Amino acid sequence: MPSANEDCAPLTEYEGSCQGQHGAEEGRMIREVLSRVGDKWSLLVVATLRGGRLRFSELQGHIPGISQRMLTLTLRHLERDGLLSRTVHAEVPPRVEYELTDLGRTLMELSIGLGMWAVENRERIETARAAYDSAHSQV
Amino acid sequence: MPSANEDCAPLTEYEGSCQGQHGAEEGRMIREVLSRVGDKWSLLVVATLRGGRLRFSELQGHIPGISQRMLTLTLRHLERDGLLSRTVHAEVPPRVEYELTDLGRTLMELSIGLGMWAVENRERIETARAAYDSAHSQV
DNA sequence: CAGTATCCCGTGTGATACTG
DNA sequence: CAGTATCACACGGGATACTG
Repeated sequence: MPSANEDCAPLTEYEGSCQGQHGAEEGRMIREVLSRVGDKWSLLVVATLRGGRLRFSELQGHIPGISQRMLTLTLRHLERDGLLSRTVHAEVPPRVEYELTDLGRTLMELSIGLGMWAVENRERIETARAAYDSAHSQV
Repeated sequence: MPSANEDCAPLTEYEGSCQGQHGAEEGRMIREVLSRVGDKWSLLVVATLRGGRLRFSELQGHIPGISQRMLTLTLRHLERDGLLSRTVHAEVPPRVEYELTDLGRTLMELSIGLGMWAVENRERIETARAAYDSAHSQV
């Protein structure tokens, strides 16, 4: 059956093939989720928090290359979407801890899955990339 | 086993907790994969191809909002990484078909998972967002 | 039909400096 | 320690026009 898309799983079917109504909406929603989570740091933060709560500086230490600004922004976005909780301890010096919510943990599972996929298939991708490049760099 | 970072899964552990060596490299790799796949359209294209091969115009029809330019670029990138194959049929008018490779199918599974997550948790996210906004929009 | 080629703009990101 | 504030810039991505 090399023809296509007849099973109508209610996910990324874009108008036409099946009921043909909600498709576009779901596509937009998926893009929204990817915008939230598909940025440069979100999944990394979520994955880093999989072991439990961490404070700001610990997160920064565990994610090499992230700037203070981007860590702050990423954490705020994830908090806004209910993916992690932010706890400020009334101390001096201040201590702030971040922890995944239940919702965040479900996403974390997926991000771990993506990460494992990346680890497992890095070589295949690099090989394919090299093959493609050499095939297309014809003089 | 939702305790802390002691299991040392070889994924997003960034130097320190475990062996403490390869962490940064893997973090970079995950970011690379996310850059490849976490852009605005890649996962959507991959998910759209889950039912079998489709031609250029069919893809464009199934993914509302994507421009010709972005579809082309996305397809080229995915092809370069060995996630899909491109077949040009020597006909007039030209017909070009795209199909997931085995590697692409493994990623497709994950993207479907992300999509389902998005569908299932849209409301929770919107609720959390509204709550956060009202709590932070101090009068 | 299936692309390329340009132009252009928004915004995501980094660097740096400052604060409660 | 855990942030804000500001500037500056690259780049992703949309619109449009053209082509084999």
